[in-house]
Amino acid sequence: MAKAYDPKPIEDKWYASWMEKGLFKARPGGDKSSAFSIVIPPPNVTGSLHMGHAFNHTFQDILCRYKRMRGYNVLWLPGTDHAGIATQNVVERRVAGEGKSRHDLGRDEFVRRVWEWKEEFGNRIINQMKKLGNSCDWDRERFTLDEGLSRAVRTVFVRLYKKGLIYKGKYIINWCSRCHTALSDIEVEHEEHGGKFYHVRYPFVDGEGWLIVATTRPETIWGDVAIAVHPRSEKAALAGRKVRVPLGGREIPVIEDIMVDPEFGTGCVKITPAHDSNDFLVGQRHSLEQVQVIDEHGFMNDLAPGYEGLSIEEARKKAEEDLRNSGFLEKTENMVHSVGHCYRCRTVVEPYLSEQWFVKAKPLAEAGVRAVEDGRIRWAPQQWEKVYFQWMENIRDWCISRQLWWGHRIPAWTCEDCGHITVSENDPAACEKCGSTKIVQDEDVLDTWFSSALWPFSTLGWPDGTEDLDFYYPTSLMVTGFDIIFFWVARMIMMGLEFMDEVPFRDVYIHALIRDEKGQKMSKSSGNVIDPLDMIDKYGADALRMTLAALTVQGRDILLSTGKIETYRLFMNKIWNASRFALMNLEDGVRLSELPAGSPLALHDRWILARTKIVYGEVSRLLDSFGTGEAARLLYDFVWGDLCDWYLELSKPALRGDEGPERKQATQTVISGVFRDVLLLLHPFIPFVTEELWETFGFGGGFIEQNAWPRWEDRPDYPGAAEKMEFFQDTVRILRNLRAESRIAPQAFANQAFVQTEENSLLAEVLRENGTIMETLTKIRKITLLSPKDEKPAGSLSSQMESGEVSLVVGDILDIGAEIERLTQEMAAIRKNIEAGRRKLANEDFVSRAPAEVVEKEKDRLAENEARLSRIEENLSSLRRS
RNA sequence: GGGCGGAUAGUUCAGCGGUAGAACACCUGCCUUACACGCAGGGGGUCACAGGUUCGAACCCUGUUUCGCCCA
Repeated sequence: MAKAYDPKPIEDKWYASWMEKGLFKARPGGDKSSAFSIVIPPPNVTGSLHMGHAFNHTFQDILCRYKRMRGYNVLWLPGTDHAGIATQNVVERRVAGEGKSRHDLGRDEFVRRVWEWKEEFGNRIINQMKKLGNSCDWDRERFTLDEGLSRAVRTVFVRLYKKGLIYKGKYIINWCSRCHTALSDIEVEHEEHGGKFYHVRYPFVDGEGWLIVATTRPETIWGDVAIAVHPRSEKAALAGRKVRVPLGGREIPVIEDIMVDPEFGTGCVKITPAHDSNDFLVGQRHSLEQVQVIDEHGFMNDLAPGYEGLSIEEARKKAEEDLRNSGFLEKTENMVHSVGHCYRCRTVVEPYLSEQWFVKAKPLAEAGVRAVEDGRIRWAPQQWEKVYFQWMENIRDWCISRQLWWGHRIPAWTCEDCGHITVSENDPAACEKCGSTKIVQDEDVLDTWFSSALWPFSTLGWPDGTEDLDFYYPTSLMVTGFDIIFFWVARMIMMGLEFMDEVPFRDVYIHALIRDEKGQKMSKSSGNVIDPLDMIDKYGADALRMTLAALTVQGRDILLSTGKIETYRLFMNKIWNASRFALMNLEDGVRLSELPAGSPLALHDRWILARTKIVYGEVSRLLDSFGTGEAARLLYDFVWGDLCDWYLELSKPALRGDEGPERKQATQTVISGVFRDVLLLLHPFIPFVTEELWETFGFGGGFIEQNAWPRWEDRPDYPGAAEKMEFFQDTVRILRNLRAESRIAPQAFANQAFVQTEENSLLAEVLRENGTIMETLTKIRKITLLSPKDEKPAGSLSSQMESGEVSLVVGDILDIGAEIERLTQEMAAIRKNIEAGRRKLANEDFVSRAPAEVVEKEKDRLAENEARLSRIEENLSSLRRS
């Protein structure tokens, strides 16, 4: 076995082996209550694994592996989504490299090229998931454009359309002129931008003077069709009059509408229904014309004479100049306002009037709200359900058509003869109304998120009835970040309820975001990305997984740095070396047999066995409630602290044979059992190194995951072991501290030490039973137990512990002055505690109202401290005498 | 404007009603045959501020300050 842990030769080997043996293959069957299923939130097929994925997947993998060991029938279904805009952008850039546009290629050829790209590069993220160790059932890998999933999309579209929940209409939507497509509301990200507020004069047609309108977008003045004022403001008097648009000179009315905030700006709002979503609604209420002056590419059209072909920025500049030159510009002021950007390309999004398809979301959302209200779906942490409710209760219709070529083409055919729209699951040959064969399919495709909304059931075979669907739906859990609650979780819930008549998952676990060590979001542009693949390469997947697991805290973002990964990389080395030590000392091979009755167990043996049982209970409880972070931290402390720092050190004399053959064998048995347990406990977190060690130990039973999580509840408790061990550890620590204080060289043996305590105390018992090993651990030749009445030898340093006094004999080298100083300081601290205790116990209210055990504890503590104080005082006076 | 979350050791964070914890960093020693990727010992905190509830508050409540997200 290598002296240091190296993940390189281990990880790929084991993953290949797991795959070969079909370890993660789900086999539906048996009792449905034993099913545990997760569909992976499908990452974007163009993407590569980033730290957010790594975190998300580690969480799911820990739970899946744990559940398998607990005997669940586990399915973790992987896959990717086709990411319409992102993928199309990637391939368009490649085509542009050949000096062509997608239009040069034509739709069919372009789509063929995208598939080609997908075949070549789409597996990248899948392979990266495997590097991380994801225990997915890869035979069930799905892609949102698969044949089956596409059929699901069509079925859903048709049913919703027939139900009146999908409609087509001309509305104002968010338009990205770069991606050249409509976006839904949540695909627009708002950012505060500095801009100008232009105060513009609109002269009255029927008299002198003008009113003033403030706008941030003077170029849209060309599209103005009215000026609105609030009906209950002083400006209401203007209603009914007419003003002249300062660009173009059209006459428009002043109207009343409650949308106007009379406190904001000038109290007069220009209404441009074709270029602002609020204005659009006002326009509808007042049956106003929709004058569109900006085209789909973001350029001014011929309804703005003299501006044709100008970009929005150019038009804004020219409008400002023109207004100023013609005296219509009252003034400009700087202001900050929120501007929408495309979430894929950051281009400023334009409100744009166009014909699009929408999902009528309200009825679907109502069912989704009820499912959470009545507990069919639980959110963890629960506070996120508020965010969900808020969004669902104010839901707006979902624009689902995208002016792209890559995606599910909308299954709607318009008849050129009668204009009727035929919506059908199968491509129709003729118009369903007039029978004409002159029908044309809609050019648009559906929003990618439309297909991801079906993911929890489309991936299991729906619309067909399948065994997978019967057995694994509803899935058990959805794990995702809060940034995706609306994109995925809410829509999956709506679609699941509508089409399966059942929630898509029982639990939703929302985790935090990974940030860099300064708390900044990781992004390519800020150059602070920590690439999980680099980290796996450098530290191993286990180290990365353990880091991500251990840093998980509910409700707090995770600040990641390579330093933190290094820390957990060291933990891998620790486990490795601890195992190496164990293996070196199990030369007779492994002893898996139960501990023979009557085996001579030392205190530390009973203690580590009791601790292991407790750890099993805690880790199980935590993982059952998604507490991967706490479980990982607990295991870290248990392995490094309890097992390595204490147990293994204490086992050495017995393993050397110092305590006789029976003790040696008993210790070997305990060690092999504890390591078996530790590997099982750690396996969900760090599968590779534990698998390797499992094999090296030769624990058998196939792969580690094929071994059941033990029935720890049935194991003995070893009552009292924990308490005694604590006395033992305290005494050791005090003796080591006294050694350090008196500057005894670490390798030198001290001659003797005394522990004074009542003969019947627990401490005395611990000493009597474990004196020898304590001598070994502290490098003291003789530790003698004395009663408090016994005379203590001169020339010793002493320190107080809970139920006694510990003295280290140092003889002549004792620095009396320093010792007096040390004791005086200790005394001051104890006095403070005594005062606090007395004050507490003198308080009638405390004694009468606090629980009896708390009062009792306080009394004990006080007595303890008083005894300590008097012992120190004695020590001091004897020192002063000498 | 509405909502949510954070503020605890130099740093990153646990703890969430009964005498403040870890990791990293720091200081002192040690290559003690599992591990120097290590071991032992140590210093370091009016738990943001102000009120309140309670016998008792880092923890519960109210307000303030401040940082960060989300929605409008």
